[in-house]
Amino acid sequence: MNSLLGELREVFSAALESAFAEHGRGIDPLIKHTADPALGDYQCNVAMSLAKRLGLTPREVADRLVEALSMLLQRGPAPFVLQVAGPGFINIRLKREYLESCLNATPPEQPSDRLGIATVPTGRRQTIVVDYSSPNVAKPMHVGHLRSTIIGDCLVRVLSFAGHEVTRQNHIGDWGTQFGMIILALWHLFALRRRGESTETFVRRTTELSNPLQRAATLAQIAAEHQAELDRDVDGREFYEFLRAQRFQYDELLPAYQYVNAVESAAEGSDLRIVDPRNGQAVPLASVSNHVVAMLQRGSDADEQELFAWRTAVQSSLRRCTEIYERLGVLLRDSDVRGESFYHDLLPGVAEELSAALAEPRAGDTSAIRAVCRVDRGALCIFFEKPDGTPAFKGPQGDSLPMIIRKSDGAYLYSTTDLAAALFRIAHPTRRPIRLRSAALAAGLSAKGGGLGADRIAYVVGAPQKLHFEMLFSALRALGWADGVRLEHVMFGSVLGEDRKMLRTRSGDSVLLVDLLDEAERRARALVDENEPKRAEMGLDPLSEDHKRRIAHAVGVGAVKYADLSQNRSSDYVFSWPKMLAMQGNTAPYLMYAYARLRSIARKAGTDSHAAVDAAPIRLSHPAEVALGLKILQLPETLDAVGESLLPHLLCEYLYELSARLMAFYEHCPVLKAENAEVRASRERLCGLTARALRIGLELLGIDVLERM
RNA sequence: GCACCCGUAGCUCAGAUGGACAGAGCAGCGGAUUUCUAAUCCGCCGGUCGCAGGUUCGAAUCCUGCCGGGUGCGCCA
Repeated sequence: MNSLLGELREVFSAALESAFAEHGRGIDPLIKHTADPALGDYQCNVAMSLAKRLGLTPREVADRLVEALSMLLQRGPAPFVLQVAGPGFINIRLKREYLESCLNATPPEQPSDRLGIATVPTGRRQTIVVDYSSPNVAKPMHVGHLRSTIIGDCLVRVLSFAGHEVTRQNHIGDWGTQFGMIILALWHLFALRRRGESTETFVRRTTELSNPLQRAATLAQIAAEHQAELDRDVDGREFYEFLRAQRFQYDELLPAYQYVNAVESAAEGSDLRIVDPRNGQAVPLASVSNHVVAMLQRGSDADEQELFAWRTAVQSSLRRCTEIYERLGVLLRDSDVRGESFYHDLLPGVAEELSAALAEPRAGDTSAIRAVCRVDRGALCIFFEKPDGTPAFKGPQGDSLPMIIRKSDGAYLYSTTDLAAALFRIAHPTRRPIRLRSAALAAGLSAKGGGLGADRIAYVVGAPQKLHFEMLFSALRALGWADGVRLEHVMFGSVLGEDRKMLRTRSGDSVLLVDLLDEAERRARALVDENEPKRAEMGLDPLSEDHKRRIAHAVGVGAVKYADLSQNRSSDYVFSWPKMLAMQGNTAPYLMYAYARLRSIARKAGTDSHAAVDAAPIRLSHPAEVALGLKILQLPETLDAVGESLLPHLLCEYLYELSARLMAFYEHCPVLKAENAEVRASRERLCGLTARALRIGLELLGIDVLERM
């Protein structure tokens, strides 16, 4: 099955060139869907835009184009009927016979069916990196991670289906400040256990710290206790044993983490200190986690237990993420994880490279924004300016806003990590060698295999980070690393509650993904049970308990995913259970139901006649059949558009329209009770093609289809 | 203050790169059930496309200025 739109574009482009020679060469024929089906299926709007340049009226341009088309197509039967209308529109109506022949040409169903949709030609095949999900391993996944995970996964599926080489990258937050906190949390958990107390202590103290009257006393007690516990295990051996034996649950880590958070923010401004027994260094209570990070980043042998604690925390945290991924049915695997820590050793090299390469504007740099790297207020910064010399990014005082590469205390930030990650993704030892001035960076890169060689990178990250990505992309272009690479920030809005504020639980915490999925399945199950009497009334087979569970899972998860994907991603979206689980309208259950109905017909028609059905010629005798057949044939162009724009909702819209046309067909065109065997066979095959289009589309959205519901 | 995103029917949203009278769903009203799964379908009602200018043969879409909502803005990620 080829893209109808793609073929029309080709034919019209050829006609433009033959009608207007060089004036028509390389011009987009501007073919679109026609708003009003009474006018045609597609329309070509190029005549109006070309008229002035050619010194002709739009009607004349259109007439000559139509003439050129008929010359080009005179050898075979014309696939469409053309009509010039209005100021110079060329209306295109595809002939019924043509639609029939396209539908009849689709190959029979196969495993991993694709309705004969071709992959991109080898020459246009790209290596595409999709960076998505990227949870912070210090915290459990919450709704904030939902959109990135779902949207990114859909894009991965669509781009892979198109035939591109897609590499998933789960850029988890496994390094930096909060990691000091999580290690500290583990340590507190260890100390707590040693004292024989429960995590209730954490909760109690967190509460006490929020009370101004109790704060000082509690803090002093915590500091003293902390010091005593630390001195009891100077070499950290006991702590190490605790970790190695995995004597803790991930769920206990959360209250401990919140406790550490509370202690550090409460200790802000106090002069309480903890003395590190290993080196006698006095560390403010408010920045113990920073101290841990500093030791971790230094990576000396003495800090072995911290490193081990870090690995343990990452592992147990990732296990939770993997459980969620499996439940969501997303493609992410542990092998896709390449977190911040992966790039850690490249960071000094990145700083060195930037200092050398961007010391002054690059000669012959044609980038829209120039970048200069220099030290400012002790921090290594990249400053950006427009060609006229004014700052490209401004801070609150109107001064130039830099991207900070290295803090004045020598620590690196996520910008640095993102630059390193981009280099790793773009570079490739043979396909895209990048000349680096820093020997350290070059060595570090080649130690990691030399890079992924991406032609396109999609960062599926929330809209609030837009400024960051603008800076990042500007820096990459200024460095010349991004030459020939398409960089895209696939941004999306926040998930809001019914009150139009960030979705939160009643107690004000962000909603955990586990709880959200539980609720989705619970509600979907309620729908299944509600529907049971009606199924019985209709004489359908009763569903087994196991089957009901599967339906609830597929519908619940599908509804959550679809609600997210069906909306234009750049705007915020309001989370509503009733809406996403509704049967009418643009929802997952509606589409899944349409598929289940088709499967029911197929079962009744007798599955043994599959081969016969696939061979039967399709005749589109009723308008509803024509409309449905056309929509089926528009799947390829829809997938092209999604791959190009990275907008999954275009696919949702397509599937909804396909289902709506199916329902119309269903009303007017009996299949099993068709007037004769030929019509019946034709309709059975049309139904089969619709089911396949629906299943392919839903699977590309990451939604499972059900044979019965 | 500056930058970005958003503003379309009572509600939730489509309308990518400008195209013909602006489309869905929900809610409201009225119909269809001896059913190929009614978890469905059909009809009606409902819009100064935030406002004002401008560009264009043509603007919800592009430009400028306002109004309203959100987000971001040097050493967090």
